[in-house]
Amino acid sequence: MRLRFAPSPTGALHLGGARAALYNALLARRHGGTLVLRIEDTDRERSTPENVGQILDALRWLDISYDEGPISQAASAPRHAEVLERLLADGHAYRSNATADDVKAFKATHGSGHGFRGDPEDRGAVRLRVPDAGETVVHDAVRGEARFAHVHLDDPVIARADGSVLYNFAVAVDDYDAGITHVVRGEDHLSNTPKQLLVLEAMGAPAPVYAHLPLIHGPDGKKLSKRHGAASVQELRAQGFLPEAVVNYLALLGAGFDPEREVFSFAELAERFALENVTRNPAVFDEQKLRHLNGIWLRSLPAEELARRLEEHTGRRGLAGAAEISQEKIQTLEDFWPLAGFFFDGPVEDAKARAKVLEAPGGRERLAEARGVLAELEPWGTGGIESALRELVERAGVRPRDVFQPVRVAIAGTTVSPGIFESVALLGRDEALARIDRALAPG
RNA sequence: GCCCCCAUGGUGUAGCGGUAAGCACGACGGCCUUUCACGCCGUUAGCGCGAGUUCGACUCUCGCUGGGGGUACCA
Repeated sequence: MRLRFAPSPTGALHLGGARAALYNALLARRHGGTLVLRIEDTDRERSTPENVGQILDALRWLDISYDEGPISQAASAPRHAEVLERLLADGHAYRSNATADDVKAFKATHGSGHGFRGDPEDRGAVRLRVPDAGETVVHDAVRGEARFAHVHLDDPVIARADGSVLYNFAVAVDDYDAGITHVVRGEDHLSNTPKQLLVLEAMGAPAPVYAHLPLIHGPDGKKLSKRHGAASVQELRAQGFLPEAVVNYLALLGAGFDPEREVFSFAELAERFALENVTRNPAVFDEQKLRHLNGIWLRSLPAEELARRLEEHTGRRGLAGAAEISQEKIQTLEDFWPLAGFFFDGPVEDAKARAKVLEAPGGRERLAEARGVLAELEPWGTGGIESALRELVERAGVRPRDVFQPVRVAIAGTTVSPGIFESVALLGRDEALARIDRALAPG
């Protein structure tokens, strides 16, 4: 089994493309196949080294590895010319200067039931000759048969007048040359498949197994795009999602794996993946669900590993302690700084929190008392801090929150933070007392 | 316009002729609790419509409607 994945080199690895890559990788892993990565670069404008680099980087981040490639489509130009000549010579293709308008005019006079058929000319673009009768059937591993009657197909242009080839031609030739046996890609390619099949047939080449995956839509039902905020793997990464969660989510989005579970590693997904289980419905990208899964993966990370990823994500160092006590409170890497940034950057300015907690009746008194016990505490530690503060609660005859919240606001500036005992302990006695003093200071 | 694909709660899915239509996310309510989370409990909401086929349709067929994709000398 030889599979191939050919992302559009636009720079962003779209979620749909990422899922196609993932499914190809799962299949390759499951069946011991080979995954070939090809770069669609007949369009030189898009396939800049930067764009290709970004795609490769996103794939690497997802931990999707390929066995061969990336192979440049443009690199096989001589071979394309050779096949073109042969098709021209044996009458499977012909040259024509017909334009898109000519095709429209043809349809207008012949009716919609007739695909465009041009008259051979000495020069011009190369069109593939579609048989007048019959149909081309796409046998699709996920959706069955899709039949395309030839009378509805226009003779497709397979090469420009300047000799450069077009996608539908290049992809068919390249897949054949690369010995590709399975083509798993997005549904947007389904309608183009008969053209590719016709090229293969004209070449006398066998057809690979096709599988077209449903598209991924935005919340508005439209095709997912930048407008939706997170249309690419790179954006998800920037938003603090874990690659494990993205892989898990993308896999789940298009196929049922096990009704009893929903959290799967790449290896577990590979064990269960089957094209037959891929759904035919287009799916709507649901960031909420992704966040949910991300939270699960995030919490399953060893503390040191989470710290490492947070440091990489934020570009800050020394996050281990804060990471550990924040782990069960954050869903994405991005959630970390708003919650625990105060450890490093000082208390945030939150006038509302101050007013509500510190200026409330008894707020300052409790804080002052807490300062007193913390100053005396020996030794300094989470357990000791907890007993001391709880003892204070007891003594003052107030609710736990009446003591804890003022302390929280004093050290963090806000009413939300990791556990208060852990936070105070992590901050250290000097810094904790300093912050409390600052909060207590008038004005 | 023409061609192709798709259709289970707001979202993702399970279901493959007989079910009280299951699970998950979300939302809502509650418990837990030092905040926020986590965890736990409960509630909410679904088979697009119309004909068939059948003793019996979410499940099969056809039509309609709706959504999506394609229709480039783009990929």
